[in-house]
Amino acid sequence: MGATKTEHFTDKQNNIATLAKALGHPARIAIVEYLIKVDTCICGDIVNELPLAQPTVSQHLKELKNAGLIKGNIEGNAICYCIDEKAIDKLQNYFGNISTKLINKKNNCC
Amino acid sequence: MGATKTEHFTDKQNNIATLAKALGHPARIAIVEYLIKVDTCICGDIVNELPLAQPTVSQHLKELKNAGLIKGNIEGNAICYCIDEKAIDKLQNYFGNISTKLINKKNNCC
DNA sequence: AATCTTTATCGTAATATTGCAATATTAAAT
DNA sequence: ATTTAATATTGCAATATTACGATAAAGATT
Repeated sequence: MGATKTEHFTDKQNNIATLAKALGHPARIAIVEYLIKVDTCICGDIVNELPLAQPTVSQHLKELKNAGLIKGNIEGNAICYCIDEKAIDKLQNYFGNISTKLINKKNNCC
Repeated sequence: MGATKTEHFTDKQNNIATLAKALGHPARIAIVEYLIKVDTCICGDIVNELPLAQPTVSQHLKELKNAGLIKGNIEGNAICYCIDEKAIDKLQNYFGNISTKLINKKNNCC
C-alpha cells in the first residue's frame, strides 16, 4: 500500500485536499506569493526568486497548475503564469464556512 | 535529495505550508469535517466514520495535531479531539488576504 | 540555418507518506 | 488482579514526493 484511498471520500473532500496538498510545500507557497506580488505576470523570473533549480521550479509549477491554482499562457517562447482566483475563492469559502460553524458551536470541551 | 528545503523559506511560508499539507489528504479533511459536524467532541468514533483502519486514523490524527489543526484532551481512557480555531483562522485570514489583493489587481493577462 | 533563451521532460537518488497487522499502553470495569 | 475498551506505537511494504543534472523542445534572435 502507500497510495491514498481517494475513492472512499467525496469529490468535494478530494477537491479541497488536492488544493491544500498543492499548497503544502513552502516553495509553492512562495510561488503563489510571488505571483500576487508582481503586477505583471510575466513569470520567467520565478526561478531567480526561488532557491531551487529550474527543473524543480518547473515541477512545482506543474503541480500548482494540475491542482488548478495557477494557469499559464504561452507568451512568445516564455510562459506567463498567474493565479486562478477560482481556486483561492474555493479555499476562502471553505475556511470561512468552517469558521462560522465553529463560532456557532463554542464547545469548550478542549 | 528528496527532503523539502524548508530552511530557504520564511517561517510564515513554512507555517502555512505545514497547515496546508496537513489538510492535503481527504481522510484528514473528513476528520476535520466530522469534528465540526458533531457537537460534542468525544471522538473515539472517528474510526467508525472513516473507511480506514484504526492505526491509520490514529496516524492522521497525529499529523493534524502536529500541524496544530486539532487538539486533544485525555478523557478517561478515551481521547477528546477537537478543532483548534486558531489554525482555521490563520488559513481564513491568509486566503482572505490573497483574495483582496487579487481584486485590487485585476491583471487580465491570463 | 545556427544560436540563444526559456520552459519542459526524463532519469534517478534520497526521502516522505500511506496503510495496516501486530503489539503496546493506559485507564475503566468486572 | 483480570479483563475489556480505546488509543498509540512499531515495523514494514507499496507508493509518492522532492530535487536536480542532463537533455529535449520550441520560439526568438542573429
